[in-house]
Amino acid sequence: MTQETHAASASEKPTRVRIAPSPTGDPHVGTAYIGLLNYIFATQRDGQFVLRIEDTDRTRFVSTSEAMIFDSLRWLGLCWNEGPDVGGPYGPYRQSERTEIYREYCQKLVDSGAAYRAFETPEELEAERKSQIAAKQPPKYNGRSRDLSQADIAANLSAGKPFTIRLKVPAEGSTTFRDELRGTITFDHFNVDDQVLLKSDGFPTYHLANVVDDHLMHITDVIRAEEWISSTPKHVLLYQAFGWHLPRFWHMPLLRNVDKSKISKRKNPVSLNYYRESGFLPNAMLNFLGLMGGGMAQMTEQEIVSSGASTKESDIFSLADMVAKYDFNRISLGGPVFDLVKLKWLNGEYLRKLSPDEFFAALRQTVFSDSYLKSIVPLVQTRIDTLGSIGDMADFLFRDNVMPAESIWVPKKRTAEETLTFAADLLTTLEAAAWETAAIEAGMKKLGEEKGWSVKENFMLLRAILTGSTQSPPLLESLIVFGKARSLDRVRRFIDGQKKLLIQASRKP
RNA sequence: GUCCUCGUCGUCCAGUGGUUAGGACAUCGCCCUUUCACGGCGGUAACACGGGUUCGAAUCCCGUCGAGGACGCCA
Repeated sequence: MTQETHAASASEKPTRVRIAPSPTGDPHVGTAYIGLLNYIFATQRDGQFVLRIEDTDRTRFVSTSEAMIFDSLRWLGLCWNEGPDVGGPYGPYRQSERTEIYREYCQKLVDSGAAYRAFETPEELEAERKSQIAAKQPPKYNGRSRDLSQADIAANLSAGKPFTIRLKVPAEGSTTFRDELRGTITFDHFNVDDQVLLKSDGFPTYHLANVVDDHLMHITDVIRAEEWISSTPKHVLLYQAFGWHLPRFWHMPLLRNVDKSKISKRKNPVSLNYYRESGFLPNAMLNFLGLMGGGMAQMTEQEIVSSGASTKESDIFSLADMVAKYDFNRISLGGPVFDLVKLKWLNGEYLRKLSPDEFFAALRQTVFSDSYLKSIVPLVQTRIDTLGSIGDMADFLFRDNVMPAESIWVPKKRTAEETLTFAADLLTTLEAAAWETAAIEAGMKKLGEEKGWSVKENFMLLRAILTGSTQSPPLLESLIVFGKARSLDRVRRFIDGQKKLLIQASRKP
């Protein structure tokens, strides 16, 4: 049995799209990309752009994250019509405030037989998965709870066993759906797992929550990243189980690292905080993201001539230009590499177009803001003798490229290789730390003890990486002032840069 | 391992059966310039491979290869 479901003829309905970021850390450049696309799509159709916070994973929840997401999107100028902070007719827009709704709808699925209670523990499932992978089998839920008798279920429930609720994917047949950019995509049900819909803590998974919310919020077009394609059949089965119309699906290509893997913090700055604090202009960022995927028609030679623009101008456009001209059907599906070099060139173009007053204002809002300068005062006041020497002490806070010489960063009793290995651990530790001195210090000391690095070696290494020197204002306070996003980037770039140098050196005897 | 998606210069995009395969970034050279940058001019550089279809394939079809994604009580 093959089930094919077409999207509702939603053309008469007002366009409604959404982005659904998860508050698990710094606001992500991918969120900005998908946000931009959704914003353009909605604005072009006089539709509504909804911001929904997907905070159903309490283990990864970061309390400061939501505000940063709002802040970054506003910085970019991607304003939403409905959201947790501005309200709207289909709220609440924070999934943690909608748990009753999910429970109710999930119960309907259990009642209708479309879902069932599963009593395996996470440990059992993990063990199962490992053995499947070891046996080169595709990891899959074994379905042991699929056909539990009513008596077994009752017994488990009365024994107080925790349970999840899983989607009962039909054993036979396949599910076909339409992707607006790719056409028809079919998944055999053999390859669709019985997805957990409701976790044992009572929170829904993304799969349940996004389907329920998209329906309740009248979302007409789901524009999201390509990584969701393989779970779309589950979503389609859910829509069908509820008897709901499908939205249209537009899966956008994934932003990539230079090595073509999915963009990640290990290989690329992904925090919007980084771009903002480093002095990228929001318009340049939007312009660059708009270049990714190729939805903007490139000017023809004739257009360039008649508009009197130089050829490179065809790569330069505003958000308003994108709203006017962006064509979703033009999007090319190869994953675009997020090329920092071109972003910087674009940013430079925008910077040069600023009037001197505007340029000054931009400086004063970012790297020379009052708040930034004030935060530096306690670091330098006792350490300098003339105001004019502040640069001698604090230059690293105003620089982008800091690359210390090997003689500075390699401790006397260590090799460059083992130091880089330790630096990589340091990066992981810093990533995990709340950005305050006590937490960073505790994390670093713990790492040092584990790896047998003295406090001196440990802290001096980070000092060298951050400041380029063995002499500097207090390390922890400097990290705080410089900011988490930029500090992590500096460490990451240091490691990458030094690794490349080592490889080069080993090639030349 | 299984499934899904993708495949034009190093990178981002043009190109939808007939083009000297175009532009931008990067790179190289020249010019401008006290330096650097900006700016100007020019160069190197790509249709993954193999079969078809066709008078003619970057473009259509099939296969191979390669890349990526998914396979979580993450999103």
